[in-house]
Amino acid sequence: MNDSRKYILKIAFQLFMQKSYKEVTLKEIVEKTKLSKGAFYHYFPSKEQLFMEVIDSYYYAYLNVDYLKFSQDNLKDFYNGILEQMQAEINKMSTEFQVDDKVVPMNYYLLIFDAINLLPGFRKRVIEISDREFEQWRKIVSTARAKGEISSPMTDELIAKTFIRINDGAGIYFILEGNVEKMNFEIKELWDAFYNHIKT
Amino acid sequence: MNDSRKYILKIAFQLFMQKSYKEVTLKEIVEKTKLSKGAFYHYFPSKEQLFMEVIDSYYYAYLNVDYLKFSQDNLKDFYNGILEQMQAEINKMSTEFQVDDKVVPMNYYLLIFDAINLLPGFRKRVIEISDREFEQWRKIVSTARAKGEISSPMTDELIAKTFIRINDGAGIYFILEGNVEKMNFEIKELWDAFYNHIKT
DNA sequence: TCCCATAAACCGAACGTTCGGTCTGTTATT
DNA sequence: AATAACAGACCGAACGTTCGGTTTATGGGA
Repeated sequence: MNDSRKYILKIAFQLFMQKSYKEVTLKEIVEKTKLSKGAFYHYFPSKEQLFMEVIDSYYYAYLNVDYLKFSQDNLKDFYNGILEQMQAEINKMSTEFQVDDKVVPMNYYLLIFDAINLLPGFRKRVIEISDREFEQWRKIVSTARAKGEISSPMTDELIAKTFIRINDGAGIYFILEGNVEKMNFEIKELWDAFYNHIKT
Repeated sequence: MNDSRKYILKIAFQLFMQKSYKEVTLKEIVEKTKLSKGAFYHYFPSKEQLFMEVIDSYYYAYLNVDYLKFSQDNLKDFYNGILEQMQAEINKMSTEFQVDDKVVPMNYYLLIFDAINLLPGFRKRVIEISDREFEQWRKIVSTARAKGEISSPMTDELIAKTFIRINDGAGIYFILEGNVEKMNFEIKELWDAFYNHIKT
């Protein structure tokens, strides 16, 4: 079946988050999947194609958040919704990506950097996703201000960016530290604190 | 002389910020430096040693900020000092690292990721540097509160972290976008805005 | 139930290429 | 003359990929 195919994708995803594209060898993929080179090339035409599919099935699937799922008229509910979803994804990955009691490093920036170098147009898509994220934040901030939930001399845009940059900043820090699980707790702390400053 | 040596280091630094360690080949280094393999191995015993020296002479030199240079009793002066230094470094790199009117990508996170994989103990040093950075922020925030410059329900620690995370978040965003030059402007905007909220 | 045809799943030796690194030789500098 | 600075032919290991072949699973005819 395509169990093997999916398994290759999963292992490859883990490896591409641990080391760069070039550092991940076919030998390693074959060993970790307990398959052979022949079996691998039965499912994928090339290592590069595998990488592209990893990006498609994992990066775009996990990080392409649908913001309409969250509250559209209350800022606090909105960001708590995001926090919940992030926590759910981290939990999912933590249980799924365990090898010998050790959670595999989840450095998705490594994945993104390689994708930018390998896939033409990828950077543009990342920027588009960021723009969409920003637009969603800006909208809910604007709504929250209109409804009297918040009041601040800051523009909507700056408030939105502050939330987003805190998120990304904590993200890259805990990736470097190697403790992605702690990430969400800090983001919540910082978001809550900032929210208290701008709430009416 | 060691002009060639320094030139190799410079070119290598640029390359290691553009692509991962494995993707940067000796062939490319030799071509870009207009030297030969013989010349390269006259100055460096190995590619790995070159990488280590790049880390030493660039990463530790540029990013290991001395916070005592900045104001120790006024928060706003403190962070404006940091902004000035960051701008100076960006300007320096922008003029120095130009090839055919194009500024070479300054993805220092790529450098850090490779260093973590290659150099044992590097992650710990990164964390130590982060901890020192945090401690400096915490101290100046504490002082600013004591002197009545700021007043906020937030703890010193959370205020310090907010400044830092905004910085890092903007950093990684503009690296992904490929516009490191715009970074500082946004950080200043966000820091100023946040500062206005906590200032007395 | 057994056999056989077909295809999917899988294997690993072998290939050409590229890698980091070595070695021998030449030129420039002091 | 001696040494530093460089050049480039050369090496073995490792890389991604190919390919001929084997095993396993499936289904229809007798």
